[in-house]
Amino acid sequence: MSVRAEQKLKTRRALMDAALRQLSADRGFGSLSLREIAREAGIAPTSFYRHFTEMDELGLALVDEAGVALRQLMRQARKRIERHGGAIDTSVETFMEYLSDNANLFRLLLRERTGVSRIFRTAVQAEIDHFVTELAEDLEKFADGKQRPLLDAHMVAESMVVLVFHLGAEALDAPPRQRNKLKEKLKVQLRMVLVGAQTMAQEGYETPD
Amino acid sequence: MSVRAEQKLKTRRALMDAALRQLSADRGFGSLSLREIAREAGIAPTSFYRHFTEMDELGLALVDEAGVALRQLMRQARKRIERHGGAIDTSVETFMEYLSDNANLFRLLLRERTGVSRIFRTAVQAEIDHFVTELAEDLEKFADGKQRPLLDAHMVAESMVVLVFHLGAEALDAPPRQRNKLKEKLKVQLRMVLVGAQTMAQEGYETPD
DNA sequence: TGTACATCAGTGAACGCGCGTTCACTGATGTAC
DNA sequence: TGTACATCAGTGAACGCGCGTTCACTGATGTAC
Repeated sequence: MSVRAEQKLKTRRALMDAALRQLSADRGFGSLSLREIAREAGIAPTSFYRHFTEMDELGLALVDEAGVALRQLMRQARKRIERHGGAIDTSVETFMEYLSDNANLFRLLLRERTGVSRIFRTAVQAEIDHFVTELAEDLEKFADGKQRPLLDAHMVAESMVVLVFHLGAEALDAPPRQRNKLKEKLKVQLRMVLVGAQTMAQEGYETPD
Repeated sequence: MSVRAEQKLKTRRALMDAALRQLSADRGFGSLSLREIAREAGIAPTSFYRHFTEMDELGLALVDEAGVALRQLMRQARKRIERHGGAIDTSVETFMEYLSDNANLFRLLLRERTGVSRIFRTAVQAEIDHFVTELAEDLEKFADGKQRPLLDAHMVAESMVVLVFHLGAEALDAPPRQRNKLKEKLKVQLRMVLVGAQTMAQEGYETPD
């Protein structure tokens, strides 16, 4: 890659990092200004346009990164479960690690999922839908393996992801010493959903349609 | 009440209504400007200060109203359940009615729950915590009445509220003809949580602590 | 390898805009006597 | 009931500010020969 192209990538990266750095419990993406990000990245405001046509484009690039991280998370969780079992506990542990390591990326995802910009909501929803679908597949396999049928794996996966993401948001704002409590709460909540779906399948409940 | 005081209340109301009117899928409270709200309410920007010291104060007044509506909702749901039973189905039906009738008030609650302003998050969380606690009490009574013990009613209530609010957000953005589907989905999800908590209580699972 | 030209990331000045907030005011409503 | 004064919701002009965006530019890097 040419020197020029390398430098350009570096600046682009600096812009994305600057934006991420500014995200916090009290700053949403929508409150960041182009000038602020450029300042923070050490370039002139006008140079921003060499990399993105507008702030939203930068935001979508970040959502994309968050999606990549989500998929990494899932792969790692699977690997660990294969080796040590304990599907729910292991998944929750892995999730919380990922959360701590990518706090601001996750903040973006959580915020923009119900945020103000349609484009962002759609992009985030796409990442989450993908996550839900993969989780549903895992749940199916798990049910077959354990011979414990499950009512509507996709719906179970949806509930779980809602609970996981909600708790993730709580954990991000909570002091670290409370995170363990939250983690344990999440494990019980997920188990409730799973056990409920198993019991209902066993009792022959029909999903309405 | 004096003519003057009445007129003042009317203007205050006009400001709050103007703010509510501007809220939508694409406009969060944070994107509203004082000048815009004043314009929309038909007064000079400077008059705004006769009623609120800043926009946040107006926002908190709206959160308060949303809280009142939540408590009304709960009372109505209880009344209906007493008469017709079907706790989950009736609650969901009542919730969806309330949601349609107070769309923008609910939007505010949903948005600001994970929003950018700490003050708002705290205020909304207080309303929701109150809601959760009341629901937990109802679940206890219900469990006693039906002789079906429940694992950790408060945690069950939390899960349910998370699912209900998440689905509420989805429903607000969805075309009305999809709302029925969402409603049915929510009913199944809540039932999963409930059945799971019952099964786990029955099987003697212990909440970690 | 050297030269002449093209590309293009980054720049700094300038613009118009809507914003929140201050200030001294007006005039209708309220109150004291 | 009438009068004189106080209150205070609403006003319009003015302010300084940070914003996004445009423009013509510079000078290092890249390319063709």
